[in-house]
Amino acid sequence: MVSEANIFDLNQLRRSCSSCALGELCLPAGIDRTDLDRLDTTVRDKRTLDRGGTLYRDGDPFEALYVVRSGSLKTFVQDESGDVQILGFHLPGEIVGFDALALNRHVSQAEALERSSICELPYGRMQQVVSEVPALQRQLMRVISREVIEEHRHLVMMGRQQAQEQLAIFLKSLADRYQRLQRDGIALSLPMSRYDIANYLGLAVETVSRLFSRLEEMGVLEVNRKSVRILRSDLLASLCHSGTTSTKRHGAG
Amino acid sequence: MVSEANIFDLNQLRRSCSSCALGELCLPAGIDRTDLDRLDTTVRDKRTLDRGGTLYRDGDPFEALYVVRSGSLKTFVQDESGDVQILGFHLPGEIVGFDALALNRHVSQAEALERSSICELPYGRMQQVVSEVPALQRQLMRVISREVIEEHRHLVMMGRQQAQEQLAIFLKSLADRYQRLQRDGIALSLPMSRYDIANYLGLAVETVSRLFSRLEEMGVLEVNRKSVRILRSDLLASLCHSGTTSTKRHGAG
DNA sequence: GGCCCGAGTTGATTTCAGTCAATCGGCAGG
DNA sequence: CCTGCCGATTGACTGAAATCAACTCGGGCC
Repeated sequence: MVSEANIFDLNQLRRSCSSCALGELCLPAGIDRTDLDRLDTTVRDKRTLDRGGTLYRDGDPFEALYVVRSGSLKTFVQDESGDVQILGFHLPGEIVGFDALALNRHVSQAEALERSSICELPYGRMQQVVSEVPALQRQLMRVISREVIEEHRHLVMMGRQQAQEQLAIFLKSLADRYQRLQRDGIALSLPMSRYDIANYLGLAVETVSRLFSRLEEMGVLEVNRKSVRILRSDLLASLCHSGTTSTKRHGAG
Repeated sequence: MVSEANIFDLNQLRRSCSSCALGELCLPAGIDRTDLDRLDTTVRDKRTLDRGGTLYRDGDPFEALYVVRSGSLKTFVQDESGDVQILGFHLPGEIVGFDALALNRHVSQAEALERSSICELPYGRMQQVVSEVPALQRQLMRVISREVIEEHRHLVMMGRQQAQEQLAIFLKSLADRYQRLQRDGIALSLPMSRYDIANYLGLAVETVSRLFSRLEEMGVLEVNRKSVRILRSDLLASLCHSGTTSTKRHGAG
């Protein structure tokens, strides 16, 4: 079913943003027709990435921003001793590569979690068009802002002391994101491994695995390897705020 | 000593970016003289905030970006049940408020950790100048990108499983940031409470307190309430990578 | 100066998640 | 089809950090 959907997406590939299925979920949101044509002149098709394929890596010179068209990516940093921290999972319509704006080279790595197609926005060209189309400038800022807010969500998730809350929040927010994509918000496919989820949340793999089992026992989920069905959305939501408040509720320092 | 420095900073307050002591550490970095004058027309002085004073809160309409001129801020989100997650501590030259670009209202709160002065950049005016000065546009993007990278650092910190590593990284990165400000990178003053530090790192206050004591016993630090002196910078650095690698080293999902 | 309150520290105990280890099971390649 | 390998699960045990509790200290306020 998943791969069928992907093939379908691939068949839908068009050159232009105006005819892209993502439409308002992507950069074009709020841009009118004529400006959209201008935007189209900056978009260049990028090769399709296989599972595990790298879009850019740490140290690469900054050439472009990238939009996930279909499939999904993970971004992560890796320190000198090889330790990885996953920064985010990126679904269709989301833009990656903002980390490179500061120093003109990437300081993180982006890798496909499954076969994915990517639109490339070469930044030189992009900058010019952005300076000519104020609406696009605003939209680009909005998109970066969304990225910042998404990272806030990630921080809130990691800050929880109950691992179960963390996973619940993770699943809830993933469901929400799938729903925005007009996909199902109940039957989720998790393109990332348990290791990825564990790393993303700052937990051990075993803990994640046990939590999936526990949530299944509780009747919240039906877990089948990479596909998860949310049976009790209400319960899941309540698990996002279960723990007792402690160091969290605190006023001015 | 701290308050003396603050009074000194306040005395240095000037209207224009061109004469501001922060100079290249702030938005003007890389902007030439004439463009700087244009930038000056957008900057409006903001009231000085007392310790605990709020710059903006969740839900406030987006009016401006804010630059810390002196002092320091914390930004945080607070969910419906009152749980707080601190997102960042902000030192002079840093810009806050990007979270509001997406939805035209703030989705976090900013509060002064000590008496602080703030420059206000009304966004309407700002946008116009940015569209006329490409260099400023690029610089603004660079600054947001720095914000994104800083959040990556925060995530990496939180992802560590050893609390001691987390605190070591926190202190190290704070020392680095103070050093960029041409202040001392050895004698740190921590304007935030232990509760703030604990929350920022996702730990309990008691753990943070114990870790400070431990680091002092180890001869790494000399701790005196809000002032910390780094005695063994080398040891501190080594503590940032101590733990054994486990779930962290992992390839494609 | 003295009082009061909240931040901070320290100690005792508990608990939850990490670690180590064994096993399962699905997929890929032969 | 069989086999090998890696991701995933499960179990037993351990340990680090959370929790609960007592107490100190320092700063602000009268």
